[in-house]
Amino acid sequence: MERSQIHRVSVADQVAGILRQKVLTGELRPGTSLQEIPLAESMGVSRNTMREAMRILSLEGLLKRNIHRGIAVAQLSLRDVQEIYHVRRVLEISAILAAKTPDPELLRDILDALQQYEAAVQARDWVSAVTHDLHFHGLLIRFLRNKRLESFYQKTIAELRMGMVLVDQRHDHPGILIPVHRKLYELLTAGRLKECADILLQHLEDSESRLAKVMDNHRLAQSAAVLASKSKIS
Amino acid sequence: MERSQIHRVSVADQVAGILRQKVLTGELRPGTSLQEIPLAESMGVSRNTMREAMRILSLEGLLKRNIHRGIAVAQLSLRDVQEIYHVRRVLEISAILAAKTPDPELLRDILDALQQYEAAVQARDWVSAVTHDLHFHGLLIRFLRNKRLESFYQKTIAELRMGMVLVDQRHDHPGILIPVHRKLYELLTAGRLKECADILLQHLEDSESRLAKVMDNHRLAQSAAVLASKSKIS
DNA sequence: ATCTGTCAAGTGTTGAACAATTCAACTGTC
DNA sequence: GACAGTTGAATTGTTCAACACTTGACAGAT
Repeated sequence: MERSQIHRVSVADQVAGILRQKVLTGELRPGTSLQEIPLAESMGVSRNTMREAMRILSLEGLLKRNIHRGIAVAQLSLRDVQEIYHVRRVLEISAILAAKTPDPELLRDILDALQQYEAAVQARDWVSAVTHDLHFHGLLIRFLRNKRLESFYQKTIAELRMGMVLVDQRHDHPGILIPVHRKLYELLTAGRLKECADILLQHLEDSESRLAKVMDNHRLAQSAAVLASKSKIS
Repeated sequence: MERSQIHRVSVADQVAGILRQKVLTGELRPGTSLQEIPLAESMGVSRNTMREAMRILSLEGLLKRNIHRGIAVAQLSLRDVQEIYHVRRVLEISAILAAKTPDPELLRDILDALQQYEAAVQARDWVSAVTHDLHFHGLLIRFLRNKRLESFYQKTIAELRMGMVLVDQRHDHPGILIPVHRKLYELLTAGRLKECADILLQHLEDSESRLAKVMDNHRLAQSAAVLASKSKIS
């Protein structure tokens, strides 16, 4: 009894979780190189345990390992963003089309996410808005009722989110997207799945091109800054 | 120059590769429990390195880790098989539909796989036939031109294959499936993608139900054997 | 027979050491 | 001054040995 509540987690897994949070929240920015000994000491664990944690995150794609050269927080390229949105299109649209007899509880969760998203936008809390936006989409995947597809999707979204903290959150106005999400929810509950999938496809394509543009601007600004600092040195 | 050829791999990765092979070929059967120290000694590496290798494989889903209770080769349930075939349907059909302007070289690779598959069947080499069958399907995924989807697919297929070595290879006659694959290839090169996807869907569903039936028989035989041995003891 | 305490075996974690590799600074030569 | 080669510090990869903690089985007590 109550066995489900007692779940032991190894220290390595906990460390991986903490590191994962730091990466996803942007506390550790893409490109940052992580050294084993200082990090292990700062978290009060041994070097081996830290290595296991880093191994986990590198297999998740959040860290990138270069043998004998160290581990760094992964950096998304434009190609990566394209791939990730491709994954989103394939999975989310499959999910929508699989929602013929949707679980009412799941529909309620989706509505909750939608409302929290709208509330966050009202409050001009963009970080929270992004969170609930991604949560909304993540819930859609549950229509597939497939743990493998769900965890792959979540892993992929984690990569995307890591890439998004790179850019300034205030660049964009997620409020524009409220009507689209509303529409998606309505079509979904009405069982008009094909139309819903079409709108979702359009939405994802818009979203991708917007992010790509922002990232490109950011990249240009970055390299300009590097050039400026270099010229200042010489 | 020639830097691409020189790829160093850590010992842990190599050990993981060897273990992976042993699992996929069935040398280590599902359910087998693996102990760190004996395994590490048998392969001439330290316990830590072996732990890293096992961590890799458990994150791939090939090993299952129970904290403080050891690691065992994962065992596929019928639910797992259903999930994996679901993944196959989603990805392979998306891939087919994405093959509007197929890369000629890829088409040739697919034809090669098909011919090797047919040759294996002619030679009554079922193991090789399964290999080339899965290779054929794996090549289809390349139409997606998406590394994340490809590696996820390969990881999933690896799980499936592990489940398939469980059952007796001689139960089935893969030769029956030659015409279907031939047809898939023809429709694909003809650009009749929708029809191709339909046949593929049918093929995957047939394949799934066949495997499910075989696994169920196997499961019954297993539990019967267990019962028999128990009654012999008592 | 059920329960409880003990114990061995195995995993989780630590810390220290050594080997291998990279990178940058330093040499000397041209 | 430019360049190739050398040296050495820093970091990662790997090994080893020890201890803590958990589990499962066994034996003895009830």
